[in-house]
This record gives sequence, structure tokens and C-alpha cells, in this order.
Amino acid sequence: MSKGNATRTAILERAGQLATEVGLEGMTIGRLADDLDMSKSGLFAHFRSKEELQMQIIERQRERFVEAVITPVLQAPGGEPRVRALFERWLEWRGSQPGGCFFTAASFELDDRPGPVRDLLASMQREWLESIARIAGSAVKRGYFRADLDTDEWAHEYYGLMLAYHLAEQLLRDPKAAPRVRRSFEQLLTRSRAAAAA
Amino acid sequence: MSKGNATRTAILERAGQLATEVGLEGMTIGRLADDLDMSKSGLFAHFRSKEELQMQIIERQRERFVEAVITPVLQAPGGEPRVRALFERWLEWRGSQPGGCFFTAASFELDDRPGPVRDLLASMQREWLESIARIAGSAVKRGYFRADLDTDEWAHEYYGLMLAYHLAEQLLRDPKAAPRVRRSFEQLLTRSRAAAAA
DNA sequence: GCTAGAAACGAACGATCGTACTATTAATGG
DNA sequence: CCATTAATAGTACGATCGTTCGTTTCTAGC
Repeated sequence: MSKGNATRTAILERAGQLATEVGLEGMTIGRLADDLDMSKSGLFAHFRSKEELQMQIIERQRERFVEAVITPVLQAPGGEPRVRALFERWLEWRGSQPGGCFFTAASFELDDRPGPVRDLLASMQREWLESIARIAGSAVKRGYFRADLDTDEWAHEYYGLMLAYHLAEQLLRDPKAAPRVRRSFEQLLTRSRAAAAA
Repeated sequence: MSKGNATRTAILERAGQLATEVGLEGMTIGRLADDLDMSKSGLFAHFRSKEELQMQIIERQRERFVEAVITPVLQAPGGEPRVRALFERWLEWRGSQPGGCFFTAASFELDDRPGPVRDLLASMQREWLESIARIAGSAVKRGYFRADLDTDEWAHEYYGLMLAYHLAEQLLRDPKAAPRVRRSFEQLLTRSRAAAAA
């Protein structure tokens, strides 16, 4: 890797953290340059606009997410192990960063600001929700989940648990948040296995 | 109401909308003044800092929320009607504003920015989650929900549904979002009534 | 209808924003 | 090792940020 690409990656790494905490808009090029002990213009030269910087931050976070979550989850055997890996890997992913999951923060920040950055985020979230549904589908196919399970609905319910957990952990700093989301997830598994009651 | 209070309220109204869309930090006093056809300094004089403005925005939104959601929900008879009112009133509340629910947007924005604004938001979200749990409790007491239901967990599961719905509606603009969250909510009711399967 | 006080304004502050240039330093391939 | 290119720094621009201050316009109570 050339020197330029090395610094560029280092910038994107720190920028990702910063953006998770203060937002993609709240993050400032001057502040970021200070953090990295380099000049504003030297940093800016790597990207030619703040929007381009934001786009590359997102792409970089996607890479990290694929590496830390998606790949290991898809390597787990389909069915129960994969569904459990989905949960555990995601918990580790969000726990490994002080501000929580970058995509959660960015998605809620930009959901009302039209533009290419929002569009990119939206397409990733769509993909992610489809991935979750497919993972649930792998559990249906293997008979771990019941056959009539609506995997799309399952994906949103699962995601809802994670979002509520983000709030309880990040905003409320609720020490009960982690055990609670574990219990909720176990119950989600239980009721996805059994035939629908009622 | 005096002239001053009238404009102050009008400012807070518009500021609430703006803050929902671009964030409490992204919202700017100059932009807000332009929107309201008044001078930056004239507007600023009502609050003596941006932080004070943000605090008053939150307080005003709380008033609106109590009026539009909490009061009517608590007026509904305890048990099933109240639980359903909780759902319907909240849907109306978030649908009535272009950027969705103010508190959802603000909570995710400020969850990593220490300070009095964050603290105020956190205390409100705690109250809100407790209210939800109490409403579930009213359904338990009346025998509509099963006796061994964990109302705290129920509150977070319910809230998770709403957060996933916010994302699907606001970021993804998914037309299936509304019918899906209705189905999910009905299933939540069903399984809260029946004895736990497994 | 006059007057005291409240409310709104205009101009300006220093700071910082994103971005554009030019100059300087560092890395790299022949 | 030298020449070329890439990477970083420096400086400055116009715009806007939150905030202050002094002035003007309006509102309310007597």
C-alpha cells in the first residue's frame, strides 16, 4: 500500500469513530485534522469534498462490517448456529466501538437529509435487512424455524430489538440492557421455532 | 399570552420541526430566523444561548407529546384498549410530523454527547419506557396479558418495533412499513396474552 | 395618549466552517 | 541518486456559526 493510501485509511478509521459520536455532519474537517495531527488542507486533499469524505467513511465502515459480522456469520452453518452468530457478532461489533454501531447512528441522523450520502446508507440498510431475512430463511429451510415464518417481518423484529438495545445502552446507559436483549432474543428464537400460538 | 410568549412559542414550534429534520445541533439560529422572517438577534434574545433554545424545544415537544399521546392513552380504559391506544396514538403522533418522532431523532443524535441536553432527553426516555411498562402492567392486572409477563421487557420489545418502523419509514421509505408494524404489533399482543409457548 | 418596559432589529465580534490555491517536503521508479 | 510525482503544509477566501451590544420599534398599564 502506498503512503497515500495508508494515511487515507487511517483518516477514514478515525473519521468513522468521530462520525459515530458526533454525526457525519457534526464531524468537522478541522477537528478531524487536529485529532490526527495533520493539516486541514493535507487531509482535505485526499478527498475533494466533505461529501466525498462521508461517502468513503461509509464504504470503509461497510468493509469493517463485512469483515467483523457478515463473513463470520455466513461461515457459520445455516440454521440455528447462523442465527445465533448473527446476534453475537453484531453485539461484539457494536460493543467494540465507543459510540456503538456506526450505521445505526448514521441512519437516524441522515434519514431526513436527501442526497447521495443518504441514498448510500439506505441501500446498505436495505441489503442488511435482506441479509437478516435470508439468515432467518436458512433456519426455516433447515426446520429450525417453523415453515410459515414471515422472514421479512422477523428481520424487522430482530432489528427492532437491536435498536432498542442501542438506545438503552447508548443514551440510557442502562446496565440491564445487555441481559434484557439476550432474553428478548431467546424468546424470539423460541417463538420462531414453535407453531404460532393462537 | 403576552406578545413575547406568543413569538417564543411560535419559534419553538418551528424549531422543533427543523430539529427533527436536521438535528438539534444541525439546526442553526440563522436558518431558523430566516424561516420565521425575523432577525437572528431578535430570535436569539428569547433564549440566551443555543443550549437554552434546545432545552426549551425539548420541553415544548414534551408538552405536545403529553397532549397528543400520553393524556389520551391514559384516558383509555386500562387493559386492551389502553394498549391499543398506545400504539395508535403514537403512530398518529409520528405520522403528523414530516421528520417523524422528534424524540426518536433527538435521542439517537445526542446519545454520545454528554451535557444537560442529553441528560434531559435521557430522563424523558426513561419516563416514557416506564409509562409503557405501566400500560402493559394495566393489561396484566386486568387479565388481558398473562400474569407472568415481564413488563419491562415488553416495553423494550414494543419500543423496538417502533424504532424499526421509524427506520423503515423515514430512511427506507418502505411502503410496506406500516402494514408490517401493525402485524408485528398484533403478534406481540397475541403472545402477551397466551401462556408462553415452550 | 403618554410613558416605562418589552421586543425586535442591525451591525459587528472572533471563531470556525468547507474549499481553493500555491509552496514545500517526502516518497518512488528508473 | 536523481528526477518525477505524490503527499502534506501554509495561507487565505467568503460564508456562516453563536453571541454581544446599542438602537429602534412596539406594546401595555395608567
